[in-house]
Amino acid sequence: MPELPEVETVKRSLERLITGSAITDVNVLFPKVVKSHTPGDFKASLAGCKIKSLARRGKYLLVHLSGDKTLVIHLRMTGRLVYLEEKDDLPRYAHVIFYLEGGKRLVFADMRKFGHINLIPTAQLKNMPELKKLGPEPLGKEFTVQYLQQELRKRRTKIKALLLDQTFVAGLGNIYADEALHLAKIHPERTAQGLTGSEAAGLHHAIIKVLEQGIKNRGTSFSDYVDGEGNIGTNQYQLKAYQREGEPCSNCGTIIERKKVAGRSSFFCPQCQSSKR
DNA sequence: CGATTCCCCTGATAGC
DNA sequence: TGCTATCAGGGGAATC
Repeated sequence: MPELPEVETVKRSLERLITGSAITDVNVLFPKVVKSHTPGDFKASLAGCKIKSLARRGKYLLVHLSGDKTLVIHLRMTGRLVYLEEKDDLPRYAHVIFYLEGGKRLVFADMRKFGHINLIPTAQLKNMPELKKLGPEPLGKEFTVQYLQQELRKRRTKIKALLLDQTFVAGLGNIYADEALHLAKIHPERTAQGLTGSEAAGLHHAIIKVLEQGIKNRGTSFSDYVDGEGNIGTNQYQLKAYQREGEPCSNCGTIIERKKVAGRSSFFCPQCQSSKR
């Protein structure tokens, strides 16, 4: 599933391919994907716009266009945004096709149809509810040990639930939340308030570490994720907990367990990540 | 405030 | 072989 490292990789891979290109036409094959416009209005609003730059906020990919408009794209679980050469076939589950100059295309495809696209005036980005609610970027300077400690103290919820809460910190999903907790040796069901100061500091470090490693490995490709050129990442080979139920922990050899926490499958080492302090 | 459940959607998997 | 029931999961909404 595309989380921060995957969206960042999509962004980086597309950047050099589509920046500067003009959108010549748009074809919306599955209208529900575009939340902000009808297919006709979407096409009319985009025709002639030039792709100025790409950005990312949490798990959102932002495509800044000429005319002070921005495409806000969320891939959710199985969404893909891929660049196609003229000769390339359309991928399965293609829902929106952006035709670019020179016969190139940018395609939004999504098997599960959970992903979505909004086109909004760039000036209104900061007022957009979905973006406005997001917590700090975990790789940004706002996400400090102090911020983490102070937020943990406020919350009675389980730490796993908090890591998945995008208003707390933006960009972690099930994979990197489990990896960060494993690296920090914290059980997913520990309460946020119950963590010690040094555990919070360790978790802060772990979150940054697993995300940076994910980006370095160009994302985790488990089921559907590929970058903007359709290439899979390699971070799935580096995971220590996620999807490793029944396998020995890389630290201590204890068998990794799986349990539903905060409504999501959680993978953890019952030895390293003790539920007690 | 926090916990839980439903919903969206469809491929994979298990059970018959 | 082929059908059907169940599950996974990001995130928002509704409910308790």
